[in-house]
Amino acid sequence: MQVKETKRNAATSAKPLSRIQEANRKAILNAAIEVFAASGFRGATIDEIATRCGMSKPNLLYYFKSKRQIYQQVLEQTLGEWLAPFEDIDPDGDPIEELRRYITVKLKMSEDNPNASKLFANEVLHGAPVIGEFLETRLKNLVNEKAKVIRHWVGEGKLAPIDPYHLIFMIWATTQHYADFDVQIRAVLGTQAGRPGFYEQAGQAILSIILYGIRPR
Amino acid sequence: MQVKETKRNAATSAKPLSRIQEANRKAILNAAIEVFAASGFRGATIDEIATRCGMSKPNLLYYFKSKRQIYQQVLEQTLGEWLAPFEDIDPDGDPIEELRRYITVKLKMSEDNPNASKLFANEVLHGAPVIGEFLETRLKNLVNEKAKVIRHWVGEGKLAPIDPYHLIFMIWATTQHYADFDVQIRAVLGTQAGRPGFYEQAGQAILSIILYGIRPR
DNA sequence: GTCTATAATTCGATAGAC
DNA sequence: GTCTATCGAATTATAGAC
Repeated sequence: MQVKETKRNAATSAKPLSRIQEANRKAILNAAIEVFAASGFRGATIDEIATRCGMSKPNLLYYFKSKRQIYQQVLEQTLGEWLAPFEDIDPDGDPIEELRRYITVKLKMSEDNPNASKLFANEVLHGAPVIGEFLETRLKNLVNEKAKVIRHWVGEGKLAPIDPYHLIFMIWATTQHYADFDVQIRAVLGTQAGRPGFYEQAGQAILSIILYGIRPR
Repeated sequence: MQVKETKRNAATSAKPLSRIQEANRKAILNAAIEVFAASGFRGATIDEIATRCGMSKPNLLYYFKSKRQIYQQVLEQTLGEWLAPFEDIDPDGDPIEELRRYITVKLKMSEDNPNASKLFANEVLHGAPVIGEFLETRLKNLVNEKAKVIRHWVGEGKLAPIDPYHLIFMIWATTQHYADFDVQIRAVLGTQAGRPGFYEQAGQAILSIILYGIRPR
């Protein structure tokens, strides 16, 4: 059981939030990711985000002081979970199994949370104005680290001599394509694309080509 | 040598355009593809398109009656050339060589004309409001046709038993990724990504994985 | 055909009552 | 905390002079 919000302490930098405040913030961010994913930063309107969580525009702006602040918050929130499975690639694991698992998880993320993928695609497509610095620092370091792992695997003869960076890009491109271009895939395949098992089928096809393509030969 | 524009004939439905008109229209469309690719439909402004081809806003609207009309024109213009190499896949050619050529051409298109790729990515990402019908008709038919070709190749034992549709999506995703996400690639790879020969390197990596991955086994 | 000026609209953000 | 009302900036599109 929890008491009412404790009095604000001017000395603390992080102000505590009531449960209502927390709930409202979360509702806003959930609505925002949908709208930003569908329309991009410029195309999204505060009004639509507000309406989607049953709030008025000024009330929403009571919680976030600007449209850009909501956008940054949503991006930051998603960035961590988006990279987690990439970080999880284990240098000591079996190369083919590690990559199989990564591809599978990444494709599942496209299926379960296409909006997160679309959000990033939009941001990067428009020049990454907000996460540009993140890409040049943390992502760059992380990719270099994992590229080194793959190169090591190649050196051990456990993988064919492929370029680690282009392999990583291929995995990202292929898996995220199913989220970012879902409209096109649905248009081409019709109802088939929405059926249960579709993503399993896609996963098998992708794994079959890539894993066989990087097998030592 | 050419005389001045001939008098308009009210009976002809297609009105002839003077050379100046033609040149101006082309200049507008060239500027428009850059701006739409960089900012999307909503983010692009007529003012920026106009400025980029040394024109005033009202003057540009003398040639195209609305922002949407420019956008549709640019999309239509690019759609044909975009699909041409896909149509060129020859059912009677050698499967591996046909796909090698297609992947190579597609990657070169991403290198030479990234804006066309970004334009489509934006349009599809936002639900394909303009080219949606095209995707469901002409593109769908074309993909079905080529899928049949690939399936036939598989049946002949010239390719491993892979799903044709997912192979096509993988090729599209991977090659277009280098245009659509060029900012991310540049951020991760630094100056290396801009160097001459980078796309050749990418092409070799992609071809190495995919072509080996679909080889009969 | 090209310009200046401006109408009309949309949208982010704020003021201030409750 | 939430609302109504509204300001101000940006932007599409048009009117009308030249």
